[in-house]
Amino acid sequence: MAKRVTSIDVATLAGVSQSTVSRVFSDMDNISPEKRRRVLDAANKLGYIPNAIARSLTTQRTNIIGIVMANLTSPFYPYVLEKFLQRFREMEKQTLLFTSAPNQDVDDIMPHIMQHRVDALIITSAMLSTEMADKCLRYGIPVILFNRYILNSNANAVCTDNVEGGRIIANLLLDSGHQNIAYISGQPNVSTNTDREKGFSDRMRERGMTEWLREEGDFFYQSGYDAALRLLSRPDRPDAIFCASDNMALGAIDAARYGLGLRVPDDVSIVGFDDMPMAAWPAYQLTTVAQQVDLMVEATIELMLEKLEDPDSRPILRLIPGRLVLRNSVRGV
Amino acid sequence: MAKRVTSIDVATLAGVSQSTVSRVFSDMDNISPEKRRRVLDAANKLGYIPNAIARSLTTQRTNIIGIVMANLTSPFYPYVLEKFLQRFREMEKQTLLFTSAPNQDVDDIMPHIMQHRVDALIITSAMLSTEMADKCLRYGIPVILFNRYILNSNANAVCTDNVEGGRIIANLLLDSGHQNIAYISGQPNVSTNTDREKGFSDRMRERGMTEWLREEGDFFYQSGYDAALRLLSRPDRPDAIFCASDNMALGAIDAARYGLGLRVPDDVSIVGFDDMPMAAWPAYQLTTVAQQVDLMVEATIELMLEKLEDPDSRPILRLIPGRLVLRNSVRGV
DNA sequence: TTGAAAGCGATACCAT
DNA sequence: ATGGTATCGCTTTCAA
Repeated sequence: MAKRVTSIDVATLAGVSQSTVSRVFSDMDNISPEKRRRVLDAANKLGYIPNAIARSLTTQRTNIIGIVMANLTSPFYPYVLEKFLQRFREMEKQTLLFTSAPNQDVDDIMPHIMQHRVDALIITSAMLSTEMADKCLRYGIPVILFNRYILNSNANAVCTDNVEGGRIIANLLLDSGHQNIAYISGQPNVSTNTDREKGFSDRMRERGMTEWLREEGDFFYQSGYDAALRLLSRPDRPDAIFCASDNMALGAIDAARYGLGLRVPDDVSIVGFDDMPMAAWPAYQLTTVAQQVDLMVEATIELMLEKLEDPDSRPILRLIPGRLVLRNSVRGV
Repeated sequence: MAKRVTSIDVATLAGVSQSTVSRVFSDMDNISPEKRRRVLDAANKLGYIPNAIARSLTTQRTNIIGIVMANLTSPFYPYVLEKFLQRFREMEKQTLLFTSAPNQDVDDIMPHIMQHRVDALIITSAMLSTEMADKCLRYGIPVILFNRYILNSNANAVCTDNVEGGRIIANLLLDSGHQNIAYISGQPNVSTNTDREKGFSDRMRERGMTEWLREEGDFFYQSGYDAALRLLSRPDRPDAIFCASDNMALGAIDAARYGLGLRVPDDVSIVGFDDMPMAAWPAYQLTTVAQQVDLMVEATIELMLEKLEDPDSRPILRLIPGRLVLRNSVRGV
C-alpha cells in the first residue's frame, strides 16, 4: 500500500508549518491567501485527504450519527432511512447504520455503538432499556426514539399520534355505515400497535359498539393475509377490517380477492395504517392513515439538535398527527 | 456532560498500568486472571467503554465498511442492504452508509468516505470513475461494485449474469408460443439494462425474430405502468412483455388489468427481473429471473476479504447466474 | 498571520 | 506477565 499522506507531508512540500495545513483544512480564515494556495497545491499534488479519525480524537466529535433500524424489509422503513440519509448529507454528517437482529434488544448492540462515539443516536422501531438510556445520557449522547416511545424515561421520542389515528379510522368506518368491523393487530406490546388499537377501541365504544372481531398479526404481509382469511371465512363475516399496518392490509386485500373471491370494497372494506408507496398502486388503492415521515424526520433532527445543545434538558415526546388518505378500499365514503 | 472515562482512569482504580487495561480490552491472553478481573471490575464500576477512534488511529484500521446505496426506495435494495448488515454484524464490522444523491456521481461523495478511512468500500448500483477507483487502490481501500461493472477498470465487481438472464427470458417466451414480444427497458447506459436487453435481443434474433416492440422505462413502477399502457393500446398489441425490472413488471400488470381491463396472463404475458418479495404476492404471481442476493452478497464479502489480504491482486468480475422463477404471469408454460 | 508544542486515548514495542 | 514510552494524525492553546 502507498504510504499514507499526512498533513506533515503537505506542510513540508508547501514549506509551511503543520499547524497551517490544519488551519487550511479546518476552514479557518486567518490565513494569508498565498499560503493557503500553496497548501492546497501541495495537498492536491500529494493526494492528501484529512484523517477524520485523528480529527475526532482531538475535537471529541465524530460528526457521525448512529441510526438503528429494526426491519428494513418492511417497505415503510427504507423510505424513513432514505429521508434521514438525505438530511444528514445536507448537514454533512455521516451515518453509522445498525440493525438489531430479529428479537434482539438494542441494548446488546449499544456497546458497539458507544465505542464509535457517535454524536447522537436515532433508534427506529425498537426499544431501549431505561438503564441504557441513562447510560447514554451520562455519556452525553442524545438518543431519540423514532416511532416508539417509553413513558417516564430519559429517552426522547418522535412518534405518529397513533391513538388519534385509531380514532380516525373508527370514525371513518362507522360514518360510512359499517356494522361489523374487525381489527387485525400488530405485535402485542409494541406501542404503535397498542396505541392504534386503543384509539380505535375507545372510539368504537364511545359510539355504542360493544363487541367486535379481532385477530392477531405481526405487521407483516403474510400475517394480514392469514388473519383476513380466517375472518372472512366466518359465517358472521365482517364488512370492514382495520389492519394495524398497510402491509397487513395489502395481505388482507389479496386474501379477500384471491383467497375467497370477494370484492374490495364492495364485499368488504379494508383500511391500513402507514401509507407506504404501494398503498397508492392501482391494484390496491388503499385507504389508510399516513405517517407523515417528512415531518417526523424533521422533528427528530430538530430534537436531536436541541439535545446536542443542551443535553440535560428534560426528555420530550413529540407526536405528529396521522393524515387520513382516502382512496378506494372503503365503501360508502 | 460527565467526564469521559479513559483507560487511565480504569488503570488507576484497578492499580495496574494503562498498558494492562489495553491488553484486557484487546483480548490478549498474556494476562494473569487476577489482574484481568480487577481491570474488568474497575471498568465496570466506572462505565468504561474503549474508544474506537483512538484505537483506529494506532491500528490503522477502523473496522468500518463503507457502503454506498443508490436507491433505497426500490424494494430490491433494502433486502440487499439488510443482507450486508447481517453479515457485517457477524464479522463485527460497522457500517458507514452513504447514498448518492439522485443523478449524483459517487465521485462527489468519495472525499467524505475517504476521510473516514473505511477499511473497504462497497458500491451498489452506481458507477465510479476510473480515476477514483485508482485513487482508492492507491489508498489501499478495496472497492467492490455490486450490481454494476466497468470493463477494463481497477474496480472489482459482483453482478448477476444479466446477459444470460435476458436469454433465458427470450427462450421462455418463445418456447411458450408467444408471437409478439415487447421489451420495456430500464435507464439506458446502465449495464443491468443493456445486458438484459442484449441477451434478450441476441436470443430473439438467433431464433429468427427480426423485429419487436420496445418502450423506454427507468426501472420504476410508474414507468412500467405508462410504457405498458402505450404498448397494450396499440392495434398490434403484444402478447408478451419482458420488463427489465420487477418493479416495472408490476406496473405493467396493473396497467393491463386496471388500465385496460386485460387479463394476465390470458391476454398478455408479463415477465420481470429481480424477484423482489412482492413478485410472489397472490395479486401478481410474477414470473421472473431472480437475482440471487444471498450468493451475491457472499461473493462480494469474499472478494472484499481477498482484496484486504492482497490489495494489488488484479481486479475480478464475478458473475452470479440468475434463477428463473416460474409463477403465473406467463401463459402456456 | 504563523509556528511550536501539548494533548486526544488508544496500541505496540521494548525492557524488566 | 507487566510497566514505560513512543506513536498514530490531527486540533488547539500559547508565543512570537
